[in-house]
Amino acid sequence: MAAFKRPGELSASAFGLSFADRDAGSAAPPPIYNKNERLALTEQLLYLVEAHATTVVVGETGSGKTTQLPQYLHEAGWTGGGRMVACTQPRRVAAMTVAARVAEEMGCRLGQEVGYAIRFEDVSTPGVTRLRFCTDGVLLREMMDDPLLQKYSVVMVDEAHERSLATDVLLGLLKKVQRRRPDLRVIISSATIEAEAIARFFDTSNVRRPVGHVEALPAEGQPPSRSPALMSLEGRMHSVQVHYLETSTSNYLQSAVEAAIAIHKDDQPGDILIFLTGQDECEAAVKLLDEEGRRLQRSRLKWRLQPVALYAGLPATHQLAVFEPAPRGVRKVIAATNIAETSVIAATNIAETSVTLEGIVYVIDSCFAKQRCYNPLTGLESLLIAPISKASAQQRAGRAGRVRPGHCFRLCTEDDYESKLPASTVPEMQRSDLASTVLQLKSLGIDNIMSFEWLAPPPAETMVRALETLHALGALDGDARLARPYGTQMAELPLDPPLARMLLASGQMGCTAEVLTVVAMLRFAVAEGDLISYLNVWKAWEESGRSKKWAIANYVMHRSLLRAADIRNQARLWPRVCAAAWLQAHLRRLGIKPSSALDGASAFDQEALATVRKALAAGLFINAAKLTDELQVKLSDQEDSGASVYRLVRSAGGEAAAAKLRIHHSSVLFRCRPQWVCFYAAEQNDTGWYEMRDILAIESGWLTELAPHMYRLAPVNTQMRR
DNA sequence: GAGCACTGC
Repeated sequence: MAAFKRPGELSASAFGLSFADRDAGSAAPPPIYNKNERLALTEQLLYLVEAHATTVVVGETGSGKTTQLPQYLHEAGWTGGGRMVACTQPRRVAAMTVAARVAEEMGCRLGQEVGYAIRFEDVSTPGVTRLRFCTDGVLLREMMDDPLLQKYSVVMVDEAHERSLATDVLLGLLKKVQRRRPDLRVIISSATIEAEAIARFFDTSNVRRPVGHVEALPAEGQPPSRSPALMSLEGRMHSVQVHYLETSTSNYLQSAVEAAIAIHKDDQPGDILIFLTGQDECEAAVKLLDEEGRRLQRSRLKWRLQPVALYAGLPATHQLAVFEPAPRGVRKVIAATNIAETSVIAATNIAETSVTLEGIVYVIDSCFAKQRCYNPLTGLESLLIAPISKASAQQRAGRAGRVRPGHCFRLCTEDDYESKLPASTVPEMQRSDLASTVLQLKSLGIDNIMSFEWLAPPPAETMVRALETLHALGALDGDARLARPYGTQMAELPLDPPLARMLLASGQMGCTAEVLTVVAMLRFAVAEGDLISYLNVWKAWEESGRSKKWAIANYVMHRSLLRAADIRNQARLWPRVCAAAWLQAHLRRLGIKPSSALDGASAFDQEALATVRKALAAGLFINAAKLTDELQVKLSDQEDSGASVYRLVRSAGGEAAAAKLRIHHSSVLFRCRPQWVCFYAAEQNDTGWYEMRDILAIESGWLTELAPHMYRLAPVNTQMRR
């Protein structure tokens, strides 16, 4: 393969690497769709928004689209007449930080003309706020009260190319809303790769026009064109030279470490970012680099190597440390998971600001990532290491070009890159459990789920499974319509349907306090330790005069509050406490009174405990499993043997029955081997076993009692079947 | 003995 070099740029061999060089494919400029070249960019955008119901904006990193576009719209009068401009983000921190920056640029106080809304928090003032930044999930929730989004004149969906579940649902709904509200303008910002597909999706004009066609302005009082406009904004990115392996590697971790060392030896300053798939790999890479670095130092290399790991599970303080610039004479090597792929990395646990990785000049890409897969036949999820998409690889490469021209080393051959990596990542919509999404759509009055227009239709099996799950939980009736009261109540609760169902059951069984705690633990235990949420609880407690009564009523531990008064860095312990108080408010709104089964009872009161367990089982009965006589066969010396085998109860045959389940090692029930269990989550690991997590031991009779529509006693033996 | 790509309401 011919090496291609630009003057002044180094080839891979300059780093002592046997990589094939190739000119920066990732830095190739996107196609320009702007037609009216005589108009300034601002005017051009405003023209398109005026003339088209939908405008797709291809904005490169650094184009300022997120912060600038809403301000242009504000200045142009789109926030007049009491209406607002919404700008949605896939992540909470992004919504907060972008709002803060725009408020600063506009010289107003956050929460006044410019505000934001995320879970737990609404920093906006009705009647005053004109630009509202929020997560796409928040806007979806808002649609339950305001299905046509009457409060907004424009909705801008940012980072649509990430194709998160919430973004895809929102785009489908926005298309629907546009039919009823021709005046609504939708702006979608996306990377090049997804832009045309999104534009085609929103095209409801019956005339086939080339993508990017520019319409004339509508006459006064007339609706805009229904064929979308497409426009690109150029960013400030440096070129990135891409290198491929000449022969493929069987150990990308080792290859990554070798590549990093080779770059380091070359002595060109600039930090290195390595993309790996998980925590283990990141830690292993750091260890190897550390050893290698010490060896190099002994050989008197003047640059010191400073390897650090970066993944979401890392304590907040460690995460923040990664962002500190390396001292002079030190080269940082960051071994990171996918967390480093998105443009902005958040350190929410510490501060409400986002941080970007600065100083990266070299990217080493394993070209793999862990991907969630959902199997609708078993209803179980698995996490598999899979090759990333080309779109994803380009995004990763782009991280090398922020400060100056950079290099990206892909740990695969160019042939493999071209032939084995898919063009784009399968949208989350097509590899997730959709029970929650279907419930949300049903509560928005979309009864015919199967004919909903999706940007990427999910597998039919997944839809059927979602309907079955919701029916089993009592959220849908026999005609798949929202059932009262469970369906409407479950839709109100911002939780997975099984968790919502157990909360509702706890109201009837008199143990909301205990179930609230369990749900908060399951859902928020490892979630972000958001300082602001913490402050909300703190403020409410202060306002109550630091009342112990308030703390008890809100399921906040009074002693923790007192301790927190002294110890600020305990904030990480807070989310679950916060979540319980927040869920309690939701229950109150549904008219469910607080109750407790264990209050006053001894901690070992079996009867009281059984009440709580039954309430939990009311949400989990779909995932019931029975102990079998089999013991896991010892397949190899390394493999753990002797683990008990469980089978799903819900299906007598087929794939679900074939699923081999075992209790996860971490479970306290691992050695107990209860006959009957329910579980909240099971994940397939690389040995093919599904490991049950968050397990509850149940009595067999509970299944027929709680879910007679799903389980009945088999006449011959005790085996349950649907 | 031992675990979790990344988000979100």
